[in-house]
Amino acid sequence: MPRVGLTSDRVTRAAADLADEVGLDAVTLTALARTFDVAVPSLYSHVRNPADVRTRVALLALEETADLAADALAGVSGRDAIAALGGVWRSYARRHPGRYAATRLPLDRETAAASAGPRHAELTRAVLRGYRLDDADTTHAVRLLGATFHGYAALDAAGAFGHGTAVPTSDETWERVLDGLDNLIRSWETS
Amino acid sequence: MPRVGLTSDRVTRAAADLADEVGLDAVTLTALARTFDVAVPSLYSHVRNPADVRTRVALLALEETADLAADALAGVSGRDAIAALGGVWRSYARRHPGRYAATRLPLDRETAAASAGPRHAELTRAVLRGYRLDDADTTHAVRLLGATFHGYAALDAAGAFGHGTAVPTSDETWERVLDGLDNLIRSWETS
DNA sequence: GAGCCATACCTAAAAGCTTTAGGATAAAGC
DNA sequence: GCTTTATCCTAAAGCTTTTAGGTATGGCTC
Repeated sequence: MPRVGLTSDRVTRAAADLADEVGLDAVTLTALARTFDVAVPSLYSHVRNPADVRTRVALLALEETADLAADALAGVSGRDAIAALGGVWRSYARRHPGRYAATRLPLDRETAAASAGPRHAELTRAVLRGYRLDDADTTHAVRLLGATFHGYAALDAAGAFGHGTAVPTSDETWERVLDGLDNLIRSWETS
Repeated sequence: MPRVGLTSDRVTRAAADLADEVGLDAVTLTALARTFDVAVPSLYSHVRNPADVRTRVALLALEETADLAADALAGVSGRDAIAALGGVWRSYARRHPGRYAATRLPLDRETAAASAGPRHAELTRAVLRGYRLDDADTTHAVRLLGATFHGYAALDAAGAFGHGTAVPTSDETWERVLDGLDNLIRSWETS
């Protein structure tokens, strides 16, 4: 019986793809084993349990979004940078709903510290470098951007904006929100 | 053998309390049956399945928060109204993490329409009545407030703000965010 | 190339959650 | 007091998770 070549990495990737297709909650070890045509217990050599799988998907998604954000932020600043960073989250949440949902799971302290989370915080601080904010206001602004982007993606994903039928559209509101955030943060600038 | 007096309502309330204690994911029918000292299949007369339980908890939580919001908004306007509505969500998310998590679950279209969701939308519109916005901007603002409040509550719950050890504190940022939202929406006012 | 070792993957099995089927009895209505 | 309703039960099957222990594959040493 030939070996399939399972690794933690391949299992994680398969779990992420499966989550995007069928939803994060439907990613069972049974379903995962089926994609590799392998018996369920075989997975236990590579992941600890289903919670571990979800954590690994979260870490993968945080890495991917951090890479996307780093690319998107190259050479832009101010409102353009806010739009670029927000756009990364918004389009990622749409294209990879399962992976995105995983990024919303709480991670324990040391896992979070070893994740791409700190890199995200640094990238968000980079967005704000175009504004003249002191340290405290920079922190406030990092939190405001995080909250707004994630809140928006979550409401969008939940269909709260009407699945394209609402007036005005989600896209229109999105532009308005970006304008608003730009103005808001500019209003905090030291005079 | 005396009857316990199960009803959909009592099961839902027990599920909500259990969710606040042990987390929404840990609300299994088995655990729920244990709280009533009843056999698991007995629950099936009152709820359809575990997903139905979560939906019912979500509907309960939406009702509760709508009631709280209606109270909190009585007689206030402008920045005070934004603070009141945001405060309702923030404190509810802290005091009832399981119920709050349930409000974040996607509901199907007709369930959402029959929920307290529309009442929430109306309450948020009431907050904005203190500002002079046209219809489109009111809709944008409703979405902005929803996104910001829910994003903030989610990040707060996930410990992204450092569990009281961070500088500046979550409370300080919260006030700053309220100021910012007030300014932002005021900047949209028709001149 | 032969033999050895690590480990990838397996079968067996138990435990927990969900779900259906069908039955007994408590409570409500007349 | 009897009938009816539906509440709650036991029995049982199916699925997911998890542990224990075995087999054989593929790489490594010589």
